[in-house]
Amino acid sequence: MLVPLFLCVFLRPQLLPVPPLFSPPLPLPLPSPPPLPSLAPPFSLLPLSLSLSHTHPRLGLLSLSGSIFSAAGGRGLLWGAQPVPQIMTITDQSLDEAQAKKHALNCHRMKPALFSVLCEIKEKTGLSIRSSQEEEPVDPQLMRLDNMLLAEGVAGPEKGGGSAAAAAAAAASGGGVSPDNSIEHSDYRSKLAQIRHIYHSELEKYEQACNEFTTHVMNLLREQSRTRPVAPKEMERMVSIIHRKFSAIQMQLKQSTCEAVMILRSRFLDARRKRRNFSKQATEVLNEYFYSHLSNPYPSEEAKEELAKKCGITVSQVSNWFGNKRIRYKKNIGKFQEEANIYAVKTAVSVTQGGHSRTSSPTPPSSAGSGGSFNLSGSGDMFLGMPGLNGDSYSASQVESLRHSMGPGGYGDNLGGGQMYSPREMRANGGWQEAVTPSSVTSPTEGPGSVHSDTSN
DNA sequence: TGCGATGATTGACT
DNA sequence: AGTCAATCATCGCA
Repeated sequence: MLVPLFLCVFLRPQLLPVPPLFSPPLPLPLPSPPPLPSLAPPFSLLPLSLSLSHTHPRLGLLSLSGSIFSAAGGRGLLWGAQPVPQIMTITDQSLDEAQAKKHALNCHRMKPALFSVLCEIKEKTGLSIRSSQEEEPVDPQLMRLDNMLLAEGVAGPEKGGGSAAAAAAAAASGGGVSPDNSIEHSDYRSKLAQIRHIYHSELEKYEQACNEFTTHVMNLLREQSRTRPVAPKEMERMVSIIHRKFSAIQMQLKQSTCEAVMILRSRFLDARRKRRNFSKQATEVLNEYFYSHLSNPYPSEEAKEELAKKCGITVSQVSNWFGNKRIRYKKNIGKFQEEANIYAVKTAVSVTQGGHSRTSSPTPPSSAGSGGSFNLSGSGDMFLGMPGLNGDSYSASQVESLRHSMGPGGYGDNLGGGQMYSPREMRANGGWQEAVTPSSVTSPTEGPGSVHSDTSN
């Protein structure tokens, strides 16, 4: 009969009917609880009572134990079945009384008996505690966040203010030659560095708070182990619970940081936002190639590289340009006819001016897959690789007549005639021709003397 | 400010 | 992997 009474007293120390025997309250070997970072949203997860530790060290002690109850899922791990009641009503006096009662209990002659009983009970319930404790797998979302922060140069070792991100910035901008790129990237870097700084300082605060809180709880448990059996495993479990709580908070920080980086990225690095029209010269070069290879406007890899170099853009930008151009030309041939004429004349003139030394060249620069070098300053392959029926090159007068007789896309079909196409290009060429050469499309030399190299064979 | 032009992206296709 | 077609988002001009 005695034991239940003691148990009751033990579980609810504040109900202890024994009057205080010792006046000075037990000095607690606890450090003054640390101030917590002022991070409202994440810390809203923490038990409210935690904040009390700011103002009253000893109240803080109690409040922390209350926190542990909630951290342990309200199972009353430390004190039994019930958490400490609402602490807001605890006064200095009642606290002192409680401490005194506790001390009295510690010195009670029946304490060893009680302790052994508690040990027995614990022995019996130990299994259920153990079984309820499952190792949680690593949160995949946390892993994703960590990876992203690492990739963005926010987490991990300092790399010159996020050089990885700067590289990403350069890649995202397509390696263009925009003069303000470097300025914008430095702006991006500085903003990223800011985020990085905030992230690390907050993370540090969290970790510090976590460590201090853990120390606090460990001290509390050690203090309690004087009056009840506290197994090392229990302590470990408590620590892991605390760490889980704090890592949940950290995850929120990481999530917010990721969002901030994403916003920054989209603000600074989204290629669509940073779109700049190519220079007039670059567009001219591309158009020149396009219209001089109208029969097969599919530049080889080498040609693309050459074009990219000439235009000061990337190969993928060249590919984009040709992709867009093909589609838009096909969609509205009429609209591009004038443009085609202009470039045809340009090209033709440059051919005649450039002499005929290369007119006999059988390898058009654009003959994709042929490996031939691409020469833009020349006339493209349209004239170079296309002797007249009699084997002569085009004369200036022929060019002039070409200018007048040019149909939509017509000359290109002809001019590209002598090219050798790879199978893929054959397919592409077929598709392209089908689409861009309606019945009305004629070659510039259409008629009696027309050259239809594409199809004549 | 509206609108056409244009460079980039995306998903489907071969 | 390259291309097409649709679409997005920005640019540049009237």
